[in-house]
Formats: sequence, C-alpha cells, structure tokens
Amino acid sequence: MKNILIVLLGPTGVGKTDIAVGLAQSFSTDVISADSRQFYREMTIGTAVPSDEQLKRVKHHFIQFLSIEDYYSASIFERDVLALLPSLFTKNRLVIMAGGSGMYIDAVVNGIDDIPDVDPAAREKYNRMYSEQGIESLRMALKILDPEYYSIVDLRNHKRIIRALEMCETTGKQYSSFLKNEKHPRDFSILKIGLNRSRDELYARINERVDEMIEKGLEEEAMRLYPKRHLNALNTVGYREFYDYFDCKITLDKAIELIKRNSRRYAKRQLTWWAKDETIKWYNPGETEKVFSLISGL
RNA sequence: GGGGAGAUACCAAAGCGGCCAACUGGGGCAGACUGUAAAUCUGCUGGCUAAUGCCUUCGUAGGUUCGAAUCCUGCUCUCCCCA
Repeated sequence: MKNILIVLLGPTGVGKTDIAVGLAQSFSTDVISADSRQFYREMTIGTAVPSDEQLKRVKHHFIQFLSIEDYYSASIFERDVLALLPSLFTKNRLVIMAGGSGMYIDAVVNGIDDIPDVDPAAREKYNRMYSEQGIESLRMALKILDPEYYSIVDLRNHKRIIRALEMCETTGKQYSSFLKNEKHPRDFSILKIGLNRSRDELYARINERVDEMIEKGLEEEAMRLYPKRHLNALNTVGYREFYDYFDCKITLDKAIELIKRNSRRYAKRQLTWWAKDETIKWYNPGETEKVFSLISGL
C-alpha cells in the first residue's frame, strides 16, 4: 500500500486547523503545516496558529520553527518536507499537510525548479534601482538581460521583474533559462482536499476571527514586533495595519477594519490560486464525515 | 410658521446644457503569479452582447431645449438656521 500525503487546503478562516487536528487524531498521524506565516515563532495571535491544546493532541511540524529574521522560501520548504516525510511514513502511511499557502503547497506537491539562492547584494541593488529610479528602469534592464522573460512577465509588477533581474545578476544566466516547469515525481500519493464555504459565511468568520485576535492581544503582539517591522515576515495582514496605526497614519478602528478587509482579500486570492486545480476535491467544513470516510477508504 | 442647503449607481462623493452609463475613493466581483507569496500585480463593477452596439438610469411628476444628471415649476423626503 502506497504512502499518501493528504493535503488539506482552503482559504484563511474556513476552519482547516480543527479538521486537520481531528483527522490527524483519528488516523493517529502528524500534521505538517503549510502556512507560510505560522512558520515564525514570534507571530502567534495574528497567524492563528493551532492552540496549545491542539498542539499537545497532535504532533505538528513546521509550526513556529523559524525566526522572522530567517530567510525561507517555497523551495526550502519543499526540501525540508521531503526530508521529513520518510520518517513520518514509517510510522503511518497517511500524513496530513494542512495550510493555505498555495505556492508552498505546490512546491511540495509538484516540485519547483532548481534555481540558485539569491545573492542578497543583487536583490538589494535592484530594490534600490526600483525605489530610486522607478519601474521603467527595471524594465529596460530586464529587456537587455533576459528578453525572453521580458516578453512574458507582467511588466507592471515590480516584484516579478526584480526577481528575474536579481537572478540574472547572481547567476550570470538568463532567469528564464531556469524555468523548466518540470513536475517532480514523488514516491508517495497525494490527495488534495479543499475546504470552502459560502462567501458570506467565510467573510463573516474572518471578521469574527479578527475581533477574537484583537481580544487576545494582537495589538500588543504587533507592538512587540514593531521595531522589526521592516522584515518581510511582518509585511503580513494583521501586523502591517497596526504599524500604520502606531505611526498615527490611521485610527485603531480603521486598522481593525483594514485587517478584516485585507484578510478577506487574501482569502479570495487563495481561492483564485486553487480555482483551476481540478485535482482538488472540495468539501464544506460542515460535511467532515465525508472527508473522514473518504480517507478511511484509502 | 419663516429662511437656507440638499436628494447621483452597493456606500461615499464629483459632475451643474452636448465630449455622461456618468470623475474619484471605498466595498464587492474576477483574474495573474516558479523562491519576500498573508507578498506583488491586473481587469470589471446599470442591463443585454463575443464584439460593434442597443436599452433603462442621476428623489418624483411635468416643462423649456435640436439636446437635461445639469435650466424652470409642482410634489415627496433629509439636513441646517430663525421663530
């Protein structure tokens, strides 16, 4: 019988955590978190990590194992998860991976092309070019360094252009030459289960959850991390809005309202990411018995 | 009771005779995205249409005009000031 990685995915706030814990417990297996912000140990309330009680009941991996100062990526995640899985599969042929970071999940499921790590100096160089000279100079540089990628990128998205430029700079090759889009074979099966609910319901849950985070002390958590606000990990819904409040750019009520709105938008972007993936079997969190019986039959 | 201001699409808010299906912002919807991804970026948002286009809109009922969201009159409602 083949080992199976059950991927439980869905937009923020649908209720993945509870179901993942329930599944892991009844099939006595572990949970791998595929949530790019729950990786950081300094962020707890705003990222809605599983509760202490849930963490005690089920062994979780990749929860709060990094510092916000650390560099991490979907590619490293792929490598780390693949390195961990064999030992988990010796204990149980079913392992659950739950989370909402589409790109990280895809890296584990399909693999991601092998591209060298960026030279921080190159990244710095193009970030500076962007802030000092604007996007047009980035475009011109890309047109020269990698005309092929230039013809397919979204030329209005500076992050895309910078990524290509920094890779051209650090490798001396065209960024597009690394993009092979090859699917990496896996020696285990994968079952993707998507969780979703009606938009109204999802949004109402998100709004409520933000209020709960505020009650639990999100403002204080954000305040504690304020000195580090320039770090990428803190360019996150629930934190960045507080920084505008601390900087007196917006009121507290406005910050809370924006956290809710940005969380809703994030949920929508997640759904867009998965929309064309026909391998996902979608369920409403209210029909967990179906998910249980589906997995029992594996 | 008297005087003044205003009613615009889901909300806010421009427009004040033709270039207006109507600026802009919010909200919403849809999408892109191979290493910073809870990031970054894009389109749409009166109805029908693949598109050209057509149809119904700017409180309401009339009027003026070749032509009105824009001007005039009545009515309804809201707000402010005086009594």
